[in-house]
Amino acid sequence: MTTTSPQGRTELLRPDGSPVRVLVVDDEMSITELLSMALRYEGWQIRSAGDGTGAIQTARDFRPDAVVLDMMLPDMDGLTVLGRLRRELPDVPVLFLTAKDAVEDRIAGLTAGGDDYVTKPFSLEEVVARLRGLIRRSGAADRRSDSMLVVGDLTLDEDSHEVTRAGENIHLTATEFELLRFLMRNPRRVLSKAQILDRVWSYDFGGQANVVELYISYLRRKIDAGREPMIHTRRGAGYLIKPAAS
Amino acid sequence: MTTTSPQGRTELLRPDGSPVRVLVVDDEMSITELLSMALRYEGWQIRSAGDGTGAIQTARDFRPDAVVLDMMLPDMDGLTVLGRLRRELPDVPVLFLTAKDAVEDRIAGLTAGGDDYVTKPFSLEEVVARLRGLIRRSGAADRRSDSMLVVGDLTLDEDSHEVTRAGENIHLTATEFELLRFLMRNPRRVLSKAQILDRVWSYDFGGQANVVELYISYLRRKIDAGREPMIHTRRGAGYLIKPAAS
DNA sequence: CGACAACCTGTGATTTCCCTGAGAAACGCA
DNA sequence: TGCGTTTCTCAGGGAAATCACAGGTTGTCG
Repeated sequence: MTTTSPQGRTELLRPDGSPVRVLVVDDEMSITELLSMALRYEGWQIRSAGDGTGAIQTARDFRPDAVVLDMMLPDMDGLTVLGRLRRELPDVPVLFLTAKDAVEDRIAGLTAGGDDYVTKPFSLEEVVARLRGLIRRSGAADRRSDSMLVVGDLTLDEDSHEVTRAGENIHLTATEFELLRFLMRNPRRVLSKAQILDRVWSYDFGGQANVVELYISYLRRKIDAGREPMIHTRRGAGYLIKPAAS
Repeated sequence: MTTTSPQGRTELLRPDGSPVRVLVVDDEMSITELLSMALRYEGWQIRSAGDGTGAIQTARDFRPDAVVLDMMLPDMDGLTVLGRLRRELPDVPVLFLTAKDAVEDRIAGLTAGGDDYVTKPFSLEEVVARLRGLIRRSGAADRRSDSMLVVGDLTLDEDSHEVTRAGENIHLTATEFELLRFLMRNPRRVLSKAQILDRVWSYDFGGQANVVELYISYLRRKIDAGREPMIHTRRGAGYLIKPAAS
């Protein structure tokens, strides 16, 4: 089921209306904290664990709908954790966290079963989007929730990554896509550059804040080009997206 | 829940009807005093602390609904305080205070969990508005409270920063917006130029007092232009806003 | 009714914020 | 490895916002 909160954000819920439960497993506290905060903000219920043993224990009584699992844990191998998790929760989808340079082929095999993975350092938009996808597809949440975001005549498909304006197909790069998704998931709301940076760029990004301006400019070129603009600047506050006709 | 006080101001309340509780943490006494005064005026219950240790202790038994936290504390790093706070109060939203020049300087990730920040020197109107936003979105206050201020045919949306009069969209600059918000949050009440200056301009503003007159004049041009005026001067006392038809 | 105080507002200087072109570096794929 | 694509830095230009100043207007009170 999806409901729309008073703030206009769409929340994933389980069939019985209770919040989705997610278990986060990582040995770096800063990562579990970051993820917990962000996922709680999605309206989900979060528990975290710092090693494999803790993960299995927590999984046993928390019965999460999804697990975020770092492949590098201090006490046991990622695959071992996965195996034991599967014994407890046969159908729960898992989102793997892996180092950028990790052996990709092993992961590729793992994701065959419907799981997914992101590489560190990740952006929160990416993690949240993939988790939403996993949960949606696993059937833990109501199937009717779909993957289309629509604002005015602008559409974005989270599954196929297809974006159209007025029926016309638009090609976006990965970063442009994530930025637009974030804007479209918060229509008519002013988002500050800091919020955008925190959400769309990876947590270790140390660069200039004006990348946001730059990518807003790219998006405008592709989405608003020659049309009634949908992306608006609120000087001194941030940016927002809204349907052209208003 | 929102109720309207005898003075006509709208207050945020917790679901059980008790006042919202806010913890203020800053090592400069003048700042905690300033904030405490202003936030108490909102009808909230305030406690303050001057360092990280005190903050954790106070948080433990005060159980605030929101925290205002200076990132520069004498005894420990802002992030450390944050981590310990989170252990005590996992879901409490935090409003960070940061120095203007320390900007960008690792505020990263902080707004991702729904938290927010303001830079010093701030205006009280800004702090109050952001705190209200955080509390509203955190669910500590009743979800029915929304982000719209309405006085007569004039509306102001705190999320989208949109202002309309008689359905017509009006563009305001950041300062104009904050001034109007302050007026609209105190309808039918005379606000002195000193009050307005203290509230809408940052606490270190050293300029001429007639900026208030100037910005009132700007607002009138945009809001009252050719219409029944809503902004009124009480000579020798201040200004007030009220619905046109009265 | 005159004088003073309070208030209003036009003008323009300064500052702040935002946009975008150009090119360097990193990445991805054949 | 080499080439096209993507990401990001840097810096200049330009527009918008803020504010000081000063002269004009309105209201108040003796």
